[in-house]
Amino acid sequence: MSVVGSSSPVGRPRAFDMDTALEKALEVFWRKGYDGTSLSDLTEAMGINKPSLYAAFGNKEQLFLKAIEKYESRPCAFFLPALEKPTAYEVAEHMLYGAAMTMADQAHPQGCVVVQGALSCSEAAAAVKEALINRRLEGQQKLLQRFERAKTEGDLPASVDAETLAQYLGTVLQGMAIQANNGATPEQLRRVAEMTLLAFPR
Amino acid sequence: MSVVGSSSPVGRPRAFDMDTALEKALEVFWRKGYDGTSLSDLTEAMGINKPSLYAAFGNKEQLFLKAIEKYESRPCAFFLPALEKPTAYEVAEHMLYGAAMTMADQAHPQGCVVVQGALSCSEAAAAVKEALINRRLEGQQKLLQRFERAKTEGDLPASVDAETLAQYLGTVLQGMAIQANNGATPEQLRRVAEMTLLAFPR
DNA sequence: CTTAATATGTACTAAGCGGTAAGTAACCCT
DNA sequence: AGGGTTACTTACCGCTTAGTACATATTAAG
Repeated sequence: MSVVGSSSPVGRPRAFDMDTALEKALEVFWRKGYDGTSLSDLTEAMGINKPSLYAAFGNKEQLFLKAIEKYESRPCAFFLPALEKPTAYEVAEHMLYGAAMTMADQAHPQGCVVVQGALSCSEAAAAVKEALINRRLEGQQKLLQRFERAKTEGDLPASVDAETLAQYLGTVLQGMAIQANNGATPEQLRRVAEMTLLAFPR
Repeated sequence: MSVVGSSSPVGRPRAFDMDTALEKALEVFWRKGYDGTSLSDLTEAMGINKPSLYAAFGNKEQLFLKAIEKYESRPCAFFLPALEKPTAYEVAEHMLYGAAMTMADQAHPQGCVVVQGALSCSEAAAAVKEALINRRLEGQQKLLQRFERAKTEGDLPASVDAETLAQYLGTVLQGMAIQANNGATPEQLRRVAEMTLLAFPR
């Protein structure tokens, strides 16, 4: 058996960079949603032809899912680090301020592709919709687990309902995505974040 | 000049009820979004053929806008009455609890069609998207005016930033729409509403 | 220099899209 | 009964959609 070296694969080398092409695809999906994005939109933005897209990424659905992974590792990179802050309050603080900065950033489409990529959609997008719902629920689940840990560690009162707290935070974060689509500025979202923290038990 | 009587219009009478057909259209748009809804989806749900649809409602875009008006007068009917509660706190309270009840109601699609009807969408839906953004901003504007009135009436401290308060409330309401799409129950949303009110100045 | 393997551009497919033309059916008024 | 008006059904339009067949181009290995 031979070891596949990533340095010199056989055959004609790919003429485009998969990673930057994926970033371009992400930006289109983010702005137009799954249903609103056509293959022509994608190939134009990625600078490749359809057969190259299909050979490299499978099909439209698989390309979308790969774009979502890229989104979570890059534009939405504030989420996981925030979970590791020392107290529950600081977790919420960093997450809200990170969202306020990111979602209204003019350097890319506004809002959050996990929220708006396939919210209401055709039956053709049903699988994608499910995948996004699961991502949102997973994020909230991570918050819940973090808050339960905080209760055992004592920086969150034992009387607090961690599930409601996680859901409240998830609600505000997702609402901020809509606000960003409405044209809210980072400063406006930051003030919303401040007010949100007023309801946070300490 | 003759007065047009609504009792006996000339010509063959319409074989379907425009109002119930519009409700059916609303339900489809609500569930699938503007881009995700096809004319076949609409005609099937409304029980009419395409020429009837076009004769009665104009085209897909105009039908959508009429469906939104119906939405605001019926399923989303909690909004305007809530504004007339005697104090700012009660306004927020009724609005949040109304949203919690409505958005997760299993009797119709979950969430809010004004939020999810055309959030990320194709260029063909750009006008619809703009219209929905304006509806959301108008709702928030009404909240803002109500809170400013509350400051003059004394049931809201003069130190409060009414704009941020209105935006905070709008954020939570729109976030609840996403939560409903995630499968949240009315009870869960009600608990989120309770926690939201903890940040509300009294 | 050939062979195997992969990527490329061009051109195509079947199906679905939003929207409409044309003929017929049903109603009111004279 | 006939004319005017409106709504109905059927069949169609041009265009776009997601996805692919095929021939050609580019590489590494033998």
